[in-house]
Amino acid sequence: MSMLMEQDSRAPRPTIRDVAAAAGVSRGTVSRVINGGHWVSPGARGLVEAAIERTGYTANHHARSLATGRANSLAFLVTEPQHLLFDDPTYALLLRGAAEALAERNMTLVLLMAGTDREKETTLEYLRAGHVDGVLLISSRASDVYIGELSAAGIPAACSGLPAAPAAGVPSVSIDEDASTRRMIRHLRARGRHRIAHLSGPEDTPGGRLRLAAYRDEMGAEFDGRLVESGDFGRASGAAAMERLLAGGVRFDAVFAASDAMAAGAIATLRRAGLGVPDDVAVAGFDDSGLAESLDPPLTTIRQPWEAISRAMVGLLLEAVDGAEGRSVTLPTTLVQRSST
Amino acid sequence: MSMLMEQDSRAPRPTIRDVAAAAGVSRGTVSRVINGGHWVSPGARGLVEAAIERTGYTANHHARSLATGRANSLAFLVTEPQHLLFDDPTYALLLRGAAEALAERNMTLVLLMAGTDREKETTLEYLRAGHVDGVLLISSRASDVYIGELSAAGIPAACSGLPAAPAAGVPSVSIDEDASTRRMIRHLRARGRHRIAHLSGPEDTPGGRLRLAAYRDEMGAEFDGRLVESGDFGRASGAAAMERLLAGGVRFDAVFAASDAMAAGAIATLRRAGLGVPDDVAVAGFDDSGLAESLDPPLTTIRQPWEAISRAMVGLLLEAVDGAEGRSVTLPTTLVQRSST
DNA sequence: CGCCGACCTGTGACCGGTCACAGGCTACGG
DNA sequence: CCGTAGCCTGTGACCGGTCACAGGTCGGCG
Repeated sequence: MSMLMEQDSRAPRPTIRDVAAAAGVSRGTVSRVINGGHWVSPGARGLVEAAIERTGYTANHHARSLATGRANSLAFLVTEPQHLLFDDPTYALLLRGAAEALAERNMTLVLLMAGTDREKETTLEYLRAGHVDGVLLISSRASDVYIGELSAAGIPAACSGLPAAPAAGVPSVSIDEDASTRRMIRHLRARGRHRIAHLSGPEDTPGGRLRLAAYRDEMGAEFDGRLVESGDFGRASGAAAMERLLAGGVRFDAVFAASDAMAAGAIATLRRAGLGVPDDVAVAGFDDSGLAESLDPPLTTIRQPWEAISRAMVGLLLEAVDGAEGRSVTLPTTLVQRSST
Repeated sequence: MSMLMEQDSRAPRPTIRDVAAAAGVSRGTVSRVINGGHWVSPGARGLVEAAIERTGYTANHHARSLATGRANSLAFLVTEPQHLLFDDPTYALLLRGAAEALAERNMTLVLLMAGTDREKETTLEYLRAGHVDGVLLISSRASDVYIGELSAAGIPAACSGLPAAPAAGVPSVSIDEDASTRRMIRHLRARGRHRIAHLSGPEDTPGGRLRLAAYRDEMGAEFDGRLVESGDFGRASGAAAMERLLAGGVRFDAVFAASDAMAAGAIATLRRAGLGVPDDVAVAGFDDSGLAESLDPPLTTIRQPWEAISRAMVGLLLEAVDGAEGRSVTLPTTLVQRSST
């Protein structure tokens, strides 16, 4: 950690010219060593490396960015309304994964929040100014408008979840919604449940749309439209949906919620109604968002590979920044069984 | 939003020289207009402003930073272990406040996570490289080590909560722990509770130390050491602390937890033990972290002014960056009564 | 032996701003 | 009438890198 530096903390930082002088070579050679060291003789390389060590040189990001035209940073753009950000530890997980993936590449993450319309304008202004190389679009709901604006401005973007109107050439990372949903339904059946209700997410999100479609299809003859209520992925909406379900009076012995937060709300409502989980009603969620584990009872859910998702987003986005065609990736999930089913 | 730009999205961005040419003045004048417009004639200023509008000019951050030596960004450094970040919506709130405060100043937030030791080294390396103007230290627990390293490296920092060993000259923002705690105890008394237990936070955090001290003092003759159990602010630790309390067999009719998450764990344990909240035991939390509202029953708690805290941190840090002496600020809290007490 | 290509190195220009400095102009006071 | 102070403007140098290009050396091949 504390290796000897020749200058104290107040002295100006050494530049590439200082290193060149110390090593007895030219700036060009130092630059080459720093950037991979190709086409530089072993002797010179050794000299330069020693000089770097000795002077405590670190590159100046701004100078480099100015010269290369690369910002060496990506934006993490959150467009959800505020309350979902609190409900949902998901963002923290994505954020962490992305920050790590970038740190490994010596790039930085710039966090942007654009909930309101005014913020949206400021944000677009900022992005159009070229301060970052690309944008990680986090919310799949509002992202469509950004996708358009960004591609018009020529700024690469990557999104999580397939956008409602899949834009050509925009890289995206999604999970296998269909297989995940079917696996959960089958799991519930294997536990002896056949009257399975569904608390769905918003129609304008992939998680809402695709999970509902897969549920309906997998249920087949058992499907009963009266057992579907929709919400907004938030806890309160899950509680409300469950109330409607109970008020409907149609018998059910299991609930598959499109998010853990909705499942949490549903459990609270069930408990208030005097129904036991899982004895009377089995409850399953989706996300495995940290919330799942701490619920009472701990929630059976589909684990999303958050870390892998954010890493894939970063990877695809950087490919796009380098001019590659935008690919789309689908990642597998796992079913985590706890005691709510 | 979509005002006419003269160049399409692929053309190189206009520079200050383009603007100067378009306005028929020199670069210097354009620069002066951009930076406040002092000492420039109204005529020239109008010309420049029109030219900026017309060309769609936006300044290049990197070039500016290179010339001024200012990064125009702050780091948001999270040093907590991962699981607390999920338990605790607090970080999201602080993050948002800080991001907004910076956006207003046309600065950016760089997010850094340094949970592990390896990450810590990388992070310090990054900070020492001068990539940001200052550091917002988020965790008050582990921040002490960073405070030392940063001040040694001459990098301004601001912390939330008084550090365990208050470093001279480091700006900090804290809430009035003492008054907040006393107000909550008095609230519980006003509800007729006098056997008030306390689930405290870690000794090495201000929230742990100061709330316990204020609790003890305010309880006065009613204080009973057997009614204090400590945790780590996390939900699980609250549940465990409550179990120890119940096992202790000492009667109590209220619990003041040092965090909402711990209160949530405590409520779960109480419920499992067949005790009603608030009928048998009133439960109060601390933070008003979004979790509080959604608990069953909704939690009475102390609301921390997260937005104000993060804004104050940004403000103080920027003062310090400008060379001012580090001030400390204490912010007031409010008691939010819900149905758990 | 001359030429060519592979490898290595140094140099100057440039990225897009800021800033210090040198004037130029005007108005005012002595 | 000139000196000077206050305003306004333009110019050149500089921030710290990268990159294209121009050599230089050396071995191999025709």
